[in-house]
Amino acid sequence: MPTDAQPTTRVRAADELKQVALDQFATVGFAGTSLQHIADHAGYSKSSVLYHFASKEALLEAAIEPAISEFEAVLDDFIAGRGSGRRRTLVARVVDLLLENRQAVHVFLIQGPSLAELPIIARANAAVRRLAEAIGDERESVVDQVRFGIGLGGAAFLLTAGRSFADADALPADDELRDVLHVVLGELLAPRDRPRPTTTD
Amino acid sequence: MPTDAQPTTRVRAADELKQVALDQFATVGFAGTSLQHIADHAGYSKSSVLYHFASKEALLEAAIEPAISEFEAVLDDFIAGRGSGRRRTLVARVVDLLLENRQAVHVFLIQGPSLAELPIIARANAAVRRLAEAIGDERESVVDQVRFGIGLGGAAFLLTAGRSFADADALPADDELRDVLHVVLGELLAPRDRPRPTTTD
DNA sequence: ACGCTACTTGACCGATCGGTCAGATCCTGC
DNA sequence: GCAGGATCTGACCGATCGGTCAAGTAGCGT
Repeated sequence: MPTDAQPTTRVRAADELKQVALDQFATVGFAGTSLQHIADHAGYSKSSVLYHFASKEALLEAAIEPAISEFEAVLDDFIAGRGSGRRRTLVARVVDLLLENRQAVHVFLIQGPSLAELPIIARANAAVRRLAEAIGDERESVVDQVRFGIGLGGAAFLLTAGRSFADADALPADDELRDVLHVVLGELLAPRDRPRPTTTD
Repeated sequence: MPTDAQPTTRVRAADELKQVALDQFATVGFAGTSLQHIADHAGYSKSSVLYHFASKEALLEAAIEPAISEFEAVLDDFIAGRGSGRRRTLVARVVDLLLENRQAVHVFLIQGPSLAELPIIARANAAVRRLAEAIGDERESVVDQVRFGIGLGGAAFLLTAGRSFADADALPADDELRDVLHVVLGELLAPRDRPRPTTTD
């Protein structure tokens, strides 16, 4: 695996294909995306796509696996961690992860349940469920679990499907979006028995 | 024009097909659902499905149109209305609409952007955009618009895709869910007096 | 009993699906 | 210049897609 500044042809083509595929999977869904579309959009033939990736599923896996690994890392840190800043740290890292992996998150969070038979999606679903349980364990109230579900799902919706409902010229920049998401998700997920934090980082 | 208590065969078959189709569209997506699957699952042949509905798109339209009309009615009342209880009323009606039309909402809110070329979906998308603008007009802060997006998208996520992430035996009953959603969405969407945290616009 | 309508179905259509395979073409080390 | 692997592609495969069509069946008014 070369770390060249000048990427080899193989790596470049595979990366292009992964990016195009991820865009398509996130916008029209995994089932709604054909290998032919991906190939056309990337400027290759369908055969080339299947040369670089053994199957459509393998292409999906290659496209979203990094985001899932990162998500699992965030989750493991949260579960293993302790201290008062845990929840705030989780929110910050999840927001960053959402912003940097919009398409992948859309695939495994929004389309996840309908693709559960794919191993990579099953792994992602297991991670999401683990996070839900970790939240549920430490705060048993249904209200809090709903807050978690709305926060996570709502943020994912906002950054993917929901974007198309906003005025194109009114879309906030990512930096602003990150700050705003910190505030709103902080309100949703922060422990309620304390006064709501009004200061941001 | 039968308003029979004993429904005609036509009405019953069409209703069965609509329900099965809606379930499938919501769980595996419109693109991922085939007429053959719908027919098999409903106990009819594919030809019968196409006898009752001229096309797959017509079946989708028949399945989700009532929910969209209801949503438009809620929206019109909100826009035309005034008074202090407006927002609270909106939240209550939207929650009821979500609970009673989970699958339809999932289709036109979550899958909406990817199906925008279908007239019925375009109509739904226009309604959602109208609601977003109505919210945005009266509360200019980006934070509030994000709160709206997270609330709406999050609730839709929670009731559809998100359900599969919860323990099956821990799923709250609809009554409890409605109360909880009132609380959480009320927190998110209700006007706040408190000073805004730092915004960058 | 008849005819009409509502309903259901299997056979069939062209298009497209994911995937295979046998070459072309290109690049690099020798 | 040549061998050999990497890359790319068109032709092709069986299956399935949405959709059409004609034939058949069931039920009801007359």
